[in-house]
Amino acid sequence: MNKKLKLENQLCFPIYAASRLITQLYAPHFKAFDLTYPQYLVFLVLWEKSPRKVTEIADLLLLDTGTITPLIKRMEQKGWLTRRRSKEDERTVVVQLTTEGKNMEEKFANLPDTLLCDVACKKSELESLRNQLKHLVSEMNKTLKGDLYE
Amino acid sequence: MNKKLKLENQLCFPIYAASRLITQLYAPHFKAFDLTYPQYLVFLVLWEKSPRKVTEIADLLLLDTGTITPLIKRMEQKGWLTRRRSKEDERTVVVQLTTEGKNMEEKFANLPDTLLCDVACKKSELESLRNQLKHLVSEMNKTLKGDLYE
DNA sequence: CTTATTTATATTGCACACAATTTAATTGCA
DNA sequence: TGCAATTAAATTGTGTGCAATATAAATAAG
Repeated sequence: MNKKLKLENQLCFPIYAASRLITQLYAPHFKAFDLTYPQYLVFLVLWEKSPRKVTEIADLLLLDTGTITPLIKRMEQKGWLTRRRSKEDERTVVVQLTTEGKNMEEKFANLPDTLLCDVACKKSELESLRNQLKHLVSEMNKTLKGDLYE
Repeated sequence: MNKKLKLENQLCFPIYAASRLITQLYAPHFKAFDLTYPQYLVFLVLWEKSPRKVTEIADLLLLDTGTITPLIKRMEQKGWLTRRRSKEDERTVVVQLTTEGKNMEEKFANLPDTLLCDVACKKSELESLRNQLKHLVSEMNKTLKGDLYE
């Protein structure tokens, strides 16, 4: 048995597991609103700036249109945002928060703190973790985008 | 705009993004075998030990039966493993690698190294990252399992 | 000014991922 | 022993996630 192929020694698995567990930790806080974690991410970028083009959202979240298009449509159905074709460029779709969508922000204002209390980790450790992961994400993203031109 | 709700300041997002990017980095190596990343994880735990019960695999990978049951059935269809009810306990299903399944291991022996070369990160940094993430996963898992008894 | 290329989004199909429920087997306990 | 509670898988339904393809609008090239 190859040592490097043991689950224990993989970097990929803790990342994969952490990602899913985070979603599960968020879930109970979202349930009452019928909100999902990826939809919450869309809210995060729209609370920062609205309106935004679909491509902008997809680029920020590193998501495919096959994921983002139906996801945003579901959020539209719930009355959180509107979608309309741009007048200047009929190809682009502009996404804008409704008042209800904007009002959702306050309900999640202290969610990050609430969740952090659940995990027994030092704040400084989590911050360092975040920065290392950001670097890793940026490297992987470069590799993947780079493949397009090879 | 709440600072803590900015995408930039989230820990959850780099983890979520890293997880998906890793899957995308693996994909081209799996394509020729019609293998997926979650199926590869099942292989990892079965290469370590086979046979194993379905619950054992689910526990190691922190996956639900709703995910693992159809996933393992697909791997069975490809001839990589067999599924059979246990004689001692008719409730449990025992999963065992076939010869073909065992032979798959050698094809991925140097995959971890190959992928690490793609990301410009120090090895020691990645190792520290892995350990921090393992701790985080363990904490989150405790929190989630703990919820069951509250 | 036309046609080829590029860009933005949508669609299709398949594989997760998980909550909730169901079914069947085993265990625990009165 | 007899039956309630527990356990192991499977099933159902919804929402991603992404490759591959399609469509339509804008831009570039000749």
